[in-house]
Amino acid sequence: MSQRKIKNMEEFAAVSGISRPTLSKFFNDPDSVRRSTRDRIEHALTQFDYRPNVYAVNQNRRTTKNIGVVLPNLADPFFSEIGREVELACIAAGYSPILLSSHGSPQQERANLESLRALKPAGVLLAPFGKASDRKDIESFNDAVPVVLFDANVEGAGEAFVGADNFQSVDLIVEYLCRSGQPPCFFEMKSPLNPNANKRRNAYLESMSRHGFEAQVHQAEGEGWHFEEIGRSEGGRLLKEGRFETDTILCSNDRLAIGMLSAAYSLDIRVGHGDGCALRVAGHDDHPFSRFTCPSLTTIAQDYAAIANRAAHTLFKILDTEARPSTREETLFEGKLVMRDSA
Amino acid sequence: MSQRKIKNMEEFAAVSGISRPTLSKFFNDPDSVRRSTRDRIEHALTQFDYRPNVYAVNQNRRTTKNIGVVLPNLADPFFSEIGREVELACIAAGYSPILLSSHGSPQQERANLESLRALKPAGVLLAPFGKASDRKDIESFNDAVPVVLFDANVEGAGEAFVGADNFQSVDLIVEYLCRSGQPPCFFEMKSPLNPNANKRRNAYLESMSRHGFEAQVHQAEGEGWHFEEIGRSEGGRLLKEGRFETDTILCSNDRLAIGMLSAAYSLDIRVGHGDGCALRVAGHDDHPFSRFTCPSLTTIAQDYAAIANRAAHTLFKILDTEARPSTREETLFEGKLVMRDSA
DNA sequence: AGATTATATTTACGCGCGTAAAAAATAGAT
DNA sequence: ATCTATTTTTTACGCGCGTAAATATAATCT
Repeated sequence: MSQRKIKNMEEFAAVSGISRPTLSKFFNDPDSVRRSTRDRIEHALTQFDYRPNVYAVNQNRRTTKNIGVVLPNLADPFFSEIGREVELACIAAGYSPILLSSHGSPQQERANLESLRALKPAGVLLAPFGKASDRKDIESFNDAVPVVLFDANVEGAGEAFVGADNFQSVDLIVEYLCRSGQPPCFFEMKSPLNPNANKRRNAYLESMSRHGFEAQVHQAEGEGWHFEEIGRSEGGRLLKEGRFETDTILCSNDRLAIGMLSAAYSLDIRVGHGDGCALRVAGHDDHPFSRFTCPSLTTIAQDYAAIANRAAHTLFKILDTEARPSTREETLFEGKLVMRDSA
Repeated sequence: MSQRKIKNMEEFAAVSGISRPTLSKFFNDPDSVRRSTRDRIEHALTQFDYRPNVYAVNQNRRTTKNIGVVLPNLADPFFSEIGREVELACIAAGYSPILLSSHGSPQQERANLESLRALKPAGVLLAPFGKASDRKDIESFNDAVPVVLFDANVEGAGEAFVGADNFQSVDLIVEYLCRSGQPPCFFEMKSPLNPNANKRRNAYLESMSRHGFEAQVHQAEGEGWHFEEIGRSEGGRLLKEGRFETDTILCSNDRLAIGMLSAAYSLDIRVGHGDGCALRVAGHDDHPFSRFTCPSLTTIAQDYAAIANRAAHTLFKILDTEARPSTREETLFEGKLVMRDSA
């Protein structure tokens, strides 16, 4: 293979017998040259070790082939999974994804967008914090670069939004819980960062009233991203004090549910839908760990792959047509009920 | 603030009244210019919206300020945590980290190094798969760019290695388990990807013999990164068939232990060190979820932050002195016993 | 004040590649 | 074989910045 190290395109033109402008065309789009010359170039590439200098290439392009991918928190397996799907979609489409985590801090989200500016990305896929995000920042960034939001919506920001249909999914699990036992109360954080949390609460309230049951919402104190810890401490307190009116708890997300299960275990409360069980707990998201909780967690599976791919391809389409869409589309994917042992 | 958008350094030189070469010096190192001119430049920066073009800058630098960070699998919270620590250390030192996950595939690890080549990073922090990694690939990459390995060692590869002292940590937990109940058997994967797994098994064998107990190793079939699943299915099988000679199981890592706990729960085996408990389970790593398992997992805490920071600073030192170290240093950090409820 | 040293400016070239325009070569069709 | 459409080559310039050398200016010291 790589016999000689080639310094630049000029040199590669010399050894391959192809003119430099043609090589330049080839590297931008191999299909833009004649089949026979493409073959000659590709053959030369097996003989000589050369690849275009990324920095020189991007300096002269009006837009790079980079796509920024900004996630709220990579330490959350939910986001690392969806981030991976997005990454794969970008690579498959010939783009270079640049993955940035905001580490749970809206301030870092701003910083990430700021540093992306310097990289002149063709587009950005952003899973924002939601209302904690700096809307103006996203909008001003979006003026310069096409942005597609996913997972969490910031109304009106970005060219499009792709996410989960919380109303459908919450209704699905509420319906199941009502049908199979006592109607659920709802357990969530008091001041959730994520707009999905608000949608889920509203979906719960609406669904309960539609089914003719009285809704009960319990809100846990606590800030930040330690959902499991909050679920455990606050959930444990509520359990101990007997504050739940029903034996069925629907948690706003799986991570809270994991904490709740941990609390129930400590209190020797048997969770599940079988005989001898005193409590049912359900979650939302089908977190990678939810199948290994004790008992395994009944939850709603979001279609990670579908959301990630739709978001990516929505962006690709904008980049291909080089035109911002006139209307801001919102695409919601339905969740699926995953019945396990906890409810 | 940003009144006018400045196109390039030439233009910024015009509006700020500072010559372009001086500006260039400033952006490379603000301390390299006189205090008074630095103030003038920084004041001008508040008036005009300008920042150097990354691509043009990096084209002309022999080495960039980028540091590649390659992790085996970002979906594993262990790595996302340690990755974050490394990222922060890089930023604090004025470098730009570029985070790449190999998604559990050694092939992707090669691809990541390959794509890093094009980015001309100043250095790379690599958490390799270990023996599954392509040693020659790492070595040839290391010829061009300084590489510091962390977490998993590939003997002789890279300028240095920073990781956990498995012999110390395994001995610590074996000693505790022996002292507080029946001596443990060891549960691991049959063909582990990670060299730490082998070290831990050997450490277990050595420690057991030192304490005068007979060692028992159980190896689970199964490939890939679904450790919890493997721990559950194989662990469940062994439990059901009564194959463990002792009531104490030391798992090679927390993720296997999480699966084992899940299996025990399904089989109605009470885990813990209290009365009425039939099984003790311990892990290794202090996985972020290990405090929320049922029961919470007794394990060994690795000092993520210390390992990450030492790895980063070892690299920084090499970059500062611009000299590869003559001897390959291996730094090991001790683990701490985290006593929870499972053992 | 003058001498010395540190710092800034002027001038100019190079990095590796994109890209435009005109000329030359090739492929496909008649 | 000739014509035409397509592709490649030749030539040349520009991108934004690093950087070197010579010169000019400012700061520090005696």
